[in-house]
Amino acid sequence: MKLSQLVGQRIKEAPRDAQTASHVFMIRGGYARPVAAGIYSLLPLGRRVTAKIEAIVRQEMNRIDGQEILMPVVLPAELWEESGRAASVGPELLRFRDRNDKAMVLGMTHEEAVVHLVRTEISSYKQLPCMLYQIQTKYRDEARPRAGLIRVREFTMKDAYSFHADQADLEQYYRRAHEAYVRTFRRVGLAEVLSIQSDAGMMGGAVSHEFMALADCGEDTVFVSPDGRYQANREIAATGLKFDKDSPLPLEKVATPGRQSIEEVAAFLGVRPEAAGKAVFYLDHQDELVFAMIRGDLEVNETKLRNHLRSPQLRLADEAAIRACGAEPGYASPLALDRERVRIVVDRSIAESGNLVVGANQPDFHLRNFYCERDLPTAEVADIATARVGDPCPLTGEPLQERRGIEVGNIFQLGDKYSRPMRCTFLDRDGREQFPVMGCYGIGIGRTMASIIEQSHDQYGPIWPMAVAPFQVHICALNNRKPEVAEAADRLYAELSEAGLEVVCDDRNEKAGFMFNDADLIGAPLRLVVSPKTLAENQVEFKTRDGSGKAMLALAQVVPAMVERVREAL
RNA sequence: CGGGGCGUGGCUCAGUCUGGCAGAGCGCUGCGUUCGGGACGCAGAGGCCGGAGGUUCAAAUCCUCUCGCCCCGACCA
Repeated sequence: MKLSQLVGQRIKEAPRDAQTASHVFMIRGGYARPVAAGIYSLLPLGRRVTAKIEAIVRQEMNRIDGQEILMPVVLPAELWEESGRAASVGPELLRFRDRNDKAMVLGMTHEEAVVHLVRTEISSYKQLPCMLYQIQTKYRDEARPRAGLIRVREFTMKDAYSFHADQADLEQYYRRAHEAYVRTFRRVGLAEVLSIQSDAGMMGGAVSHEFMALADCGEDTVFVSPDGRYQANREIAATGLKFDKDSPLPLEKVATPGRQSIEEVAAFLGVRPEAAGKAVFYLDHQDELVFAMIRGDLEVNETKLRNHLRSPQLRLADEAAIRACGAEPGYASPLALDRERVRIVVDRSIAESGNLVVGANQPDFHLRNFYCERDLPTAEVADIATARVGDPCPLTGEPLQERRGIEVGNIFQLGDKYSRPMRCTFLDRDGREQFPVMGCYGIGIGRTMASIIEQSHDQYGPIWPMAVAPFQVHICALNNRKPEVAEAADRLYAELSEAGLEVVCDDRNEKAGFMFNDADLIGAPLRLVVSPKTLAENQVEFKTRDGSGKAMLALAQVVPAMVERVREAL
């Protein structure tokens, strides 16, 4: 490619709204241009990078026996009615009607579409397992797109779906998929990707992992132990907190006039917040009242609680709902509740602590020495606590650290969450009708590109890994007006291209600094400078983008040297 | 969806308070000088000041309503 002909201006000043490194450089370098909030066009540079990422993803999917397909972006809403997600997914699913007034949606993920496909194509256990994948546009009507290509409304995603005769087969395949993901992210040059256990969210299913590219601008918070053995999303991170349990003391009612909050009550009674129990009331998706209790210094983790209750939605209960079960807002006690009307879940911190201060179910009074085992033996016990930085790691006991990450991929064991309601079946060896067990596996292509920049850049621009660089070699022809320079650069360009390398040649008549800055923004790993000075010695200057190497090369050595460099790096 | 901010040439912004010729830098075109980390001179092109109403002799500027975009939060395979 001659740089003079490349569409996509490099620009000196980034738009004001570009905050993160990847956003700034994708705009400044001419990789992508905004069309609307969270909707971008990719320019040739950006497309070259994503095409390389896609090629790697494709190879790795094929390697685990994936078969590439392509499903439509526009889908009939009735498929989503069948699966039940039309009701459970919110406004991020873009719904509209076609000219015949038929309800349609824009696919934000393709479980329904693939099950619809498979239920007519797969009918026997002999056809299982199978995995289908596509690299396709998705649309999610995000409430708040941000950070350039990291959080967008329209995006390209590799999504894969596997079908198995039983759970054991899924689990075995899931491990292969996990390995393929690790290889994929390593190959595209993401140095720091964690695979962490995560909450399955709207996808449903039991086991899932998120692949997090560590980056300070990431929107997800990850807890890791110092040795890296424990890694979990904040939504589900556990802690190894130990609790004290003295021998039980008799319950005692004490006056706490006007004190409602944990801090006020603890201060008034001269104890630490850890010695108190905190009560929180929720209403689940069916408006059933839930009483959650946790040690005073901890916070309820609603994701954990939601999963424990198997309720897709939770919201804080209002005062009327709280009174309905006989509790006194602000002074609620786990004792004397109407157990017919409220479900009680206590955190481990309550069950395993003793002699706590709790509400007395009466204004201006609390109880001392609440002892869960004695006073509330029938309570459900669960881990519903939000992990905090510095809490002991559940595996190692060392203090947990907090990192920020970009979710570049995820994998889920779905089970029959889609195959069952959509009546996708096969006949097993005994001629019995069965629902295939499914897994699904996603990788955000644009997000991966952005994450690579976040992890690999300097103040001047991206430092692309060879595997995904838009060009491998960048030639700067300094003082290009001199015929000997233009000729030498042209010849190098032709020879390197002929040797199979991807080369961009800056053939413009620009100042050196101007050309170098553009080269930094394009970020090709290898750079050659041709100038009257170097040609006088029959040489060109060679330099790597990452600063690791610099040398003068004789003209005759350039092609073999570059071929060798590229081969080594791939 | 709540809170905050911003819409003036392709990009960054000034001008808005206090109404009176639409401006600067970068980028773009031409000519000349320069030529190893974003050079300089001269001459140009490019704008319904987000949109619609209103007030006024006169509106980028004041008023009303809208639309778009960004940031924080809520939400989020």
